[in-house]
Amino acid sequence: MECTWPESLPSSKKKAIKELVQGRDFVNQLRSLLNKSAGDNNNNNNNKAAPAEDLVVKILNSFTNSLSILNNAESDEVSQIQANTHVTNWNGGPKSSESSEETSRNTTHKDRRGCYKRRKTAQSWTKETPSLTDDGYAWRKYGQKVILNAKFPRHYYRCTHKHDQGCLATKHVQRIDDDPPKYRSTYIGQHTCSNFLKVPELFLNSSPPSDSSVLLSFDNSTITNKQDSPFFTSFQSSIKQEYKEEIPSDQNDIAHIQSSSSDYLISPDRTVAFESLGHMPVLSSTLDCDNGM
DNA sequence: CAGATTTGACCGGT
DNA sequence: ACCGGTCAAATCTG
Repeated sequence: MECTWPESLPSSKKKAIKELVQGRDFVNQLRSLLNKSAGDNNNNNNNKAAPAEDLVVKILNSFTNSLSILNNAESDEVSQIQANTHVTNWNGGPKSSESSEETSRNTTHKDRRGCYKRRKTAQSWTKETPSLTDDGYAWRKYGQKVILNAKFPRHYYRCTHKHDQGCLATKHVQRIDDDPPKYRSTYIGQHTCSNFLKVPELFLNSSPPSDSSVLLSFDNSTITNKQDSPFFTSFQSSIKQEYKEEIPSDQNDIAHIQSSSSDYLISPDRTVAFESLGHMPVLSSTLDCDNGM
């Protein structure tokens, strides 16, 4: 599938990047500021909270601005999102589509025709990790499919809050390599849910991850999260995710690789997904028994 | 018993 | 027609 980041927005893209670069600078300032305050930690740290918070606000604004720019550039996708808000309740019979009510089909299954829309223009980005990492969202598996020319089946997940909050984010995860375990997660759409069970201590604990084996790519252009994208460098310097989810059983090698991996989720529609990086191990068991199916 | 997962069938794009 | 994505009934699990 090629859900792609819109290619035809050179100017707005530049603006977005500019904003994001700015955000990175703010993060750097924040880091040095926090480091500084960490040095003399004996005293009360109430005073430092103010400038730090201010910077955080700036960062959020920068990201918000750039993200809205990106969103405007792809009105197509926005309308798609809005339209999709009630895709799921085909029960009531949205079933707008043309013509053929021919009921004759078969009654073994309820008439599902038109019951879902295939998302075509949603943003997507992929991430490759040596392990199954928790991205902080609550995912619910809704399908699994054997993919042509793929060694392992692909697993499909949607946001748990699809129904209660209309969150349209989905992702699929595919194991692409076995010996050095490698998983490719493709995120499609944006979280519109407020699934923030826990505010992570990311902001204050911002040492850059030592081992960034995560690969992020937006549609075709692959970005390592080290320096290629100012956007992710910003995240990298401000977010550190520490997973402690237990890996099911046999895959011990995964379990110890895991602690050093990090991943960053953005939710372009909202402000930033800083606050969403919580716990909630979601992907855990299903992928490890691929061959058993 | 409610929520999550499994799984076969259906649907839409190519 | 094929293939990937999604649905929803059946099943599992805590």
